[in-house]
Amino acid sequence: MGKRGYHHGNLRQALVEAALTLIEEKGPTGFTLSEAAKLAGVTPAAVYRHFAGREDLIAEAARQGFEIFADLMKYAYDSGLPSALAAFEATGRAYLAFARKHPGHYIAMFESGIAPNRTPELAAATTRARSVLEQAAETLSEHIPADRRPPASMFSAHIWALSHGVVELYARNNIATSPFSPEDLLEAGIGIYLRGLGLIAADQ
Amino acid sequence: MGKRGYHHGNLRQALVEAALTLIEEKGPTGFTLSEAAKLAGVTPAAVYRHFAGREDLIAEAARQGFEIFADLMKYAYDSGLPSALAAFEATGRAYLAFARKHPGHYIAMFESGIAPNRTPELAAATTRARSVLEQAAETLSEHIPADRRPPASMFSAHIWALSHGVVELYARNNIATSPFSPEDLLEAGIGIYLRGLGLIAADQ
DNA sequence: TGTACATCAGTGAACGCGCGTTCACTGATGTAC
DNA sequence: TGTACATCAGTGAACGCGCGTTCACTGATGTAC
Repeated sequence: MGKRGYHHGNLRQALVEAALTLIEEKGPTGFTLSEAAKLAGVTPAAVYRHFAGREDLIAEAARQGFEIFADLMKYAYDSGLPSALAAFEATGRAYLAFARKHPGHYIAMFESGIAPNRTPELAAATTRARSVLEQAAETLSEHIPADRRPPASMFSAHIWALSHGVVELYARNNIATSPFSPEDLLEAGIGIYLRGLGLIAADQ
Repeated sequence: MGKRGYHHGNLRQALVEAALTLIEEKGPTGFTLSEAAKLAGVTPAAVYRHFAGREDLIAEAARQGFEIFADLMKYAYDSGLPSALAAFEATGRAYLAFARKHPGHYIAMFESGIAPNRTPELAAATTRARSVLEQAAETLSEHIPADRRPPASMFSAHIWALSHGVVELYARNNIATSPFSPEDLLEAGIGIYLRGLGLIAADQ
């Protein structure tokens, strides 16, 4: 950061970061290719040396988001093991923390309207993120009483959906307000859900 | 519909419906005031007789969505009573049905980025929708064993978040794919959650 | 029933703007000899 | 170490476009008398 001659040095990444900043400030709609270029200190035309166009720049921002996301989820989950409750509550907290700390990435990933298969790289990153979550659910499956054990992919979907719903409805300036913080809301929700699965009883 | 002289007759509503159609087709980003006017068979300038601008037109579409939504939720819930499971599963199904049948409304309500208090009318409609859901949760609260009874506003928030998350992640072309239909996913999720609350055991 | 007039919904032309994208170019970098 | 040259990242001017919004206007409607 700093020296700038004719060549930028790392324009590609600078553009991604400019895009993230703009998305955070104005939402996916407010972001424009030209403004991102300006913010990176470069002519709009220069963007085309690194991206096919506006959409592909957003796709790259989303891809990086999914990579960070997958790493965080994996780490959070592992750090709560071997307790099912602790592992999943840590994952839930990490989910909200990710949405808060990386709002630009979160928006690019989930609210920008770009298709998850917009680029092969993005598709690979979303797949990896999903499989981290499913892996976690798989591991826990063993602790669930056999008669009430749903497929792992189903209950990872439940946790993901609940987390995403809490972020969208309660952690933005959005729709629903609640006397509870998003964190409390999600933690309580996951707790009730796990109890419904019979996981907590078996666990502690 | 049909006769059109110099005066349209019901332009305001025609514009709302044009907006919904465009939003369904192209998302909230793709919708433009000019195109909505064209679709309604009218000059862009005519829009300003009925709305303060582009954003207020979307706000009105969202408002109508919340009214329909509140009615549907209330009806679905009532029709499942007195069984807690039946009532909440009916509500979940109705939620997904609403998102499917009224995608334009759903997008305007939850994905358009307009603030819920953009207009007083919209704010009133969102409040009403929220209180319908909370009312439902309140009624059910009585059936929950006292030692594990969370505030009604909390568990209505859980159900709402789970439903919304399922719609966003699984019922659009989105992010996560699952071997299960959104309907099955949501129904199973609600079932597990209610069991965790002790509602199902007390109920059947 | 007829006429004058107020009201107001919609027209159409115009505006300034910033967008995404293209193009021929030029300046900087790095490599072969 | 020096020079020639290929590579390629970024420039800057230009484009066509459609957007949201404004304005003075006109045509239709409805009401008072």
